[in-house]
Parts: sequence; C-alpha cells; structure tokens
Amino acid sequence: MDVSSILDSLNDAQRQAVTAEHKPLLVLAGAGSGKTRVLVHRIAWLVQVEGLNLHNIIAVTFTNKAAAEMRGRVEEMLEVPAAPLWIGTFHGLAHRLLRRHWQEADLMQSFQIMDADDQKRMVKRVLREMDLDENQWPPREVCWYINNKKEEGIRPKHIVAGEDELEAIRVRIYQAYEDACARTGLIDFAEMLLRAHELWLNNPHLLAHYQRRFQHVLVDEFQDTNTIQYAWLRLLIGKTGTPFVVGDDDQSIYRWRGAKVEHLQRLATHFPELQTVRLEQNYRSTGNILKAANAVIDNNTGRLGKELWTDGHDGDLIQIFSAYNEREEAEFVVTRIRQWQNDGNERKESAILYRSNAQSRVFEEMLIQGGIPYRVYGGLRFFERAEIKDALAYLRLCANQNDDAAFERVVNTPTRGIGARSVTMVREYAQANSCSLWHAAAACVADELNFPRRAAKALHVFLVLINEMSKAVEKLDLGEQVEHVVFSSGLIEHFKKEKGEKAEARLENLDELISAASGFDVDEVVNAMQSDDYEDPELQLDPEEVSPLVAFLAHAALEAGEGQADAWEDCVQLMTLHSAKGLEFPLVFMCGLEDGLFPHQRSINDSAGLEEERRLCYVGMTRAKEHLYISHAERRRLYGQDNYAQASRFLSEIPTQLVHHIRPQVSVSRPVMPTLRRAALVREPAPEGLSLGQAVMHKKFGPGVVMNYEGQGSHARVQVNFQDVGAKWLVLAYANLQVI
DNA sequence: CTCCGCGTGGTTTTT
DNA sequence: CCACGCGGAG
Repeated sequence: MDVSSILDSLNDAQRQAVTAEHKPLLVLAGAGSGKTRVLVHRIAWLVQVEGLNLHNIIAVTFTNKAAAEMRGRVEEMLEVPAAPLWIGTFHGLAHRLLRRHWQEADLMQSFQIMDADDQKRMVKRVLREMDLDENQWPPREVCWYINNKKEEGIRPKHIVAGEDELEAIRVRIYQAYEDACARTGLIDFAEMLLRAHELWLNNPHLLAHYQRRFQHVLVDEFQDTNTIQYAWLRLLIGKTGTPFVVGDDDQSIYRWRGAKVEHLQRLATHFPELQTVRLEQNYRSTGNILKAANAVIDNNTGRLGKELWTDGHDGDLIQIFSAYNEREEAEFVVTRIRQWQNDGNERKESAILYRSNAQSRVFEEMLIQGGIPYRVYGGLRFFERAEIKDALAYLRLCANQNDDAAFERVVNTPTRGIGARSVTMVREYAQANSCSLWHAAAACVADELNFPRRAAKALHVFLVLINEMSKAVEKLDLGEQVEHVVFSSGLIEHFKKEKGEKAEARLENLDELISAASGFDVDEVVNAMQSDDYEDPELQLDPEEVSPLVAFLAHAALEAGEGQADAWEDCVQLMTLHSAKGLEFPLVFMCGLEDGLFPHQRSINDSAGLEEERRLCYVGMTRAKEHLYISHAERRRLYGQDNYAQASRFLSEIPTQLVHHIRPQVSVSRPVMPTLRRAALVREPAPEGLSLGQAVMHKKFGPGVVMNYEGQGSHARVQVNFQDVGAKWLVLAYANLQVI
C-alpha cells in the first residue's frame, strides 16, 4: 500500500494522530492547525492502509456544514462515494437512528421535528391548557428549563421537587409538554438526542449491533459536547470502540448552551489508555498574531496547555484603534477596507467581527454610505422564514393530521374566518377528549348545537381543504406536492394581496421552496434511513419506506439552510465572533473591545464566564491570517444611552511590543461632546468635580470611569464602570472617589 | 380581522 | 434607541 499520498502533506504531530494505533486518542488541535485534514486523513488511513470498511466508521460533527465538508473531502481522497460512512451532526445521526427504529424508540412513524419556534408555540399552548399565566411562566424560560433537563438526560419522573412549589409546577409543565409532543408526534431537538440515547439504553441488542459495527468513532469539536451527547458517545464506544476525538479547550465558547469543556479532561478518566497528540503548528496566521493570541489565552486557568507557532514570518503588528465613539470606529474600519480594496484585494477577504449583533448597525450604515457591498451573517434562515414555515405546516398536516402545531399555525393562515374564539373552542374540545385538534375540529363541525354556524362552516372549509390536499398530493412526486400545497393553500394569493417588497420576497421564497423540493435528492436521504446493515440478520429494520415528504420535512427542520444569500458576491463579511469560529480572513477587524461589551457585562463578574469571553477573544484573533485590527470606542450609544467604557481588559493582555496604537487624527472633527453638554445641562447638575467620562479611583475597586449619576447633595449617587469589577452604583458621600 | 399604540426588554447559536 | 408582542378599538 502506498501511504505517501496520505502522509506526505502532514507534519509530525498530524502524522502521529493519523497513524495512531487502535487506542483512544485525543487530538488537541489548535486554531488553524489542520484538524479537519487530520480527521479526513485518519479515515483514509483506516480504509486504505488498515483495510477497514467505511461501513465501520462513524464521524460526528456539530454543524451540517462541517459534516458536508468532511464527507466531500473523504470522497475526494478515496475517490469513491462515501455513502457507507456514517457522518453527520449529533442530531442528524440521532434522527437517522430514530427513523430506523421508530418503534423501539416509541415514536410514531411519521414523527416530525420541531424547531425552537415550534417548541415555544407548543409550550405556550401547554401553559394555556394548564391555566398558567405566560407572564409568570415566560415560554422562553420554560423552553430553556425543558431543554436543559433533556440535555442532562433528565425526564420529569426523575425530578424530585420536594418542598419547592415552583419546581413542582415546572415539572408539571415539562410533563404536560411531553404528553402533548407524544400525542402530536412531534419531537424537539433536545428530544432527538435524549431519545436516541434511551433507544440504546432500552434496547441492548440495538446498542450491541451499533457497537459491533462502528469500531471507530471520530468526533469533531469535542469541547462543544453537552452531557447527553457525551453520554451517547460513551454508550456507542462501549468497551470495544475506539474514540478518535478532536477538540480545543481554548476554543470552547458554548458553555452557555450546555457545552462542557470538562469532557475533555474527563476523557482521560473514562478511557485510561487515552493518548494525547497536540497540533500546535499553525498554518493560518502570522507570527505576531499568534504571539498575541497566545498571550491573551495564557491568562486562563486550567488549560490543557498548547502554544501555537508558525514557521512563517512575523507580519504586521496588531493595530489597535481607539475611537472617540462608535461612528468614528466604523468610519475607521470602512476607510481601511476601502484602502484594502484599492490595493487590489477582494472585499470578501475582510471581516468585521463583533460581540453582539446590535453592533452591526453602524457598520452597515457606513458601508452603505461608502457604497461598499457587505453581507451580514446570522438572522433568519431559509426554512425559518414565516412563509416557508406556513407552507411546511400544510405539508405536515398532509403527512400527519394530528400535528397540532401545524394545525394551529395554518388553521387561519391565510385568514379564512376562523377566529381566536373558534380555535379556543376546538382546543378545549381537544383537551377535554384528549384528542388532536384535527379530530376536535371535525367533532366541532359535526356538533352543530354548540358551535356557531358561521364558524363551523369556516372550519369545515379548512378541513375539506386539508383533506383534498392530502388526497391530491398522494400520487404526486415531491416537487409537485409542494407546488400543489403552496398554491391550493391560498398562501400565494395571500401574499400577492399584501404588496410591498417584503411580500415580493415571500413569494420568491415560496417559489424557491418548490425548487428546493423538486431538486431534493429523495433517494439519498431515504436510502440513508433504510438498511445498510444487510449482513446483520439480528437487526430488524422496518421494511416500509420513509416517504419523500417526511424525509423532506425532516431535512427542512434539521438543516435550516443558509442565511442571507449570495455568498459568491464580493462582500465585506460582518458577523459575531461566535459565528466566525472555524473561518479565516486575511484582514480582520475586531470591534467594540470595551469592558462591559466585550467581555460582556453579564459575564464579567464570574471567572468562568470571563474565561469564556477570553476564549472568544482568542477565537476572534486567530481568525486573522495577515492583518488584525482591534478597535474600541471611548463612548458608545447603546439602548439610546451614551455609555463610557474603558478599553477591554483583553487589550492590555497583548504584549505592548506586538501592538501599534493608532490614534484618531486631530483633524478629524471631534465634536466637543455636544450631546454630553446638553445632557449635563438638561439633567441635574453633576456632583461637584465629576462629569461623565471622568476617570476616577476607588480605594477598594480600583480605577474606573463615571458612567452616570443621579441625585443631589448627600444623596448623590454615581455609576462607575470599574476596570476590575465592572459597573457599580456608589453613594458619592461614602465612595471617597479620587479624580485621576 | 386588522391596525395602531403602548409597553417592554435587549449577549452569543446550532440543531 | 428599536424591534417585537400584546391588547384594545374600529
């Protein structure tokens, strides 16, 4: 076997990982150190050198994008279709298992996936049924509670509320929500993972089968696994599987959504034979960028330890720009981008990164003003758009008429005279008879006595519509099905009436939905759901096939699609630091590096939160290949208020010899704080000697900046943003502040 | 049913 | 400041 094609392009550490013996392996892969390459080459090694079958390998990622890229690169390298290789997101793989074993998983065959929006609606419905006040039980928080429990593998029956009455109610809501989901054949994202875990726990023969099959378990971005994902992996690996885990504790930025970096440390306990390989050579950034990033992340405690290096040149210094306000910051960035493109570079090679979405606004305004095309990442994605979800809801009703969520969504969309009153009655009937809304509606229509004739008629029209729709659609192929539903639902008419640019876009989206369905590769997905385990007679797979419609609906929920379109256009890239993870750009601007914004105020007070912010900073810095600009504003308008902030503490963690400070030119008109003056005049006079933006020193809290004040004389209070402890309100008379 | 006005809350995101 | 959701009026 000629191994050179697999190994030649690798460095020593990469090669060590790729060729490792069959023992648990942890690859600590720094940013830009070629981790995807290692995963892909590892698979090629197992297949081409060790003679394993792709069929015996499973690879897990967090995003569809990563999964698709990996599959593509494996196919490219092996020059064969990688269909027998199971590769996908945790959710995608869990979904595949649940479709195959829906009976063992105690699901209905046509079960559908709810996204976060569907889930919230479902929770609202449950709250209404339980007569609980939405203000007291915000659906957002209820969802959060339920998802958290599921991510920890906890069912309602496991929770002992004890004396805690509020907790007891939460558990009751959780239980009612589960009942509603079961009744309507819907599962949320967290449920997929938990269900897949329970599937194996409750069906040892299935677990044994998959353990036998998947001798090699590859995991990408392992630092992002939550409790249930790790538990699922451990089950699969069992005593015989070999985990090949790639991750980076320094790039763990999803603690807030349940990710546990600790899993990286625990790996060594759970797998005593674990070997660790560090990938520290970086192929992305210049030396100075790496030195700066290393220096920042070095302030974190409990790291597994890793230091990026490059054999390339040092490159530019890190350029730090102190702006007067957010407008000046944006002006500066736009000027530099214009320079960049005038120097013959592409706009899409530049990225503006920020901590929170609200910051994009000023940049967008400035870019529009400057006539520079840009693209903002994030926001609603294709399958999350209202009109698309409406159309999908009709399709869902065709596939499963007990889908109450879909029923509620479209029963009066477009409006057809079924008001809140009627829906409430249907809901009450459904609850009283514990049946689906669909059955309840049919019963209400039949029961002329208690239901207003007018409403009954309208409801009847809807029932007939759906009935005819599902009948008409039966023998059509997928594209025609979607087309039929989009038109006969009345959605097209509905949006045609609406007029305006927005409605125009909605119509286009519905058109695109039809094309998406027509071009949907039914075979690929349906086949994946079906058996590729022919040689295992013990594995009983349901012979019935998954309908293309059900497969398409699952695809829509699982892969919400791209955000704004036109990635190919030459645009400046705007995104949050979180969305930038995994990407790289020759020219990077990290903006708004101010204490309180980044690190965010809500993370500033606990060390775990602060360390995660620091990792986010590290992630941002290591996105830059050649030029890294970091900017902050002395003053920033946020929520309609002017705020004064100090430069982010992370800035001072960059060694000064790596930094070039850019000061705004004096000639740039710097207004003499007109708004500040007005504010000071209109408001009560500032306490003596203090003004907004004034730097002060406190005995205990250290240096800070005056952000706000109120009250007079001995009652006067000031809000000071302290460098070390964040913003605090202090009674001026006691604070003993020193002006500095 | 639709429209308007008020009130409120406002890191980070994938599946 | 602004975007969203809810409740009342037409």
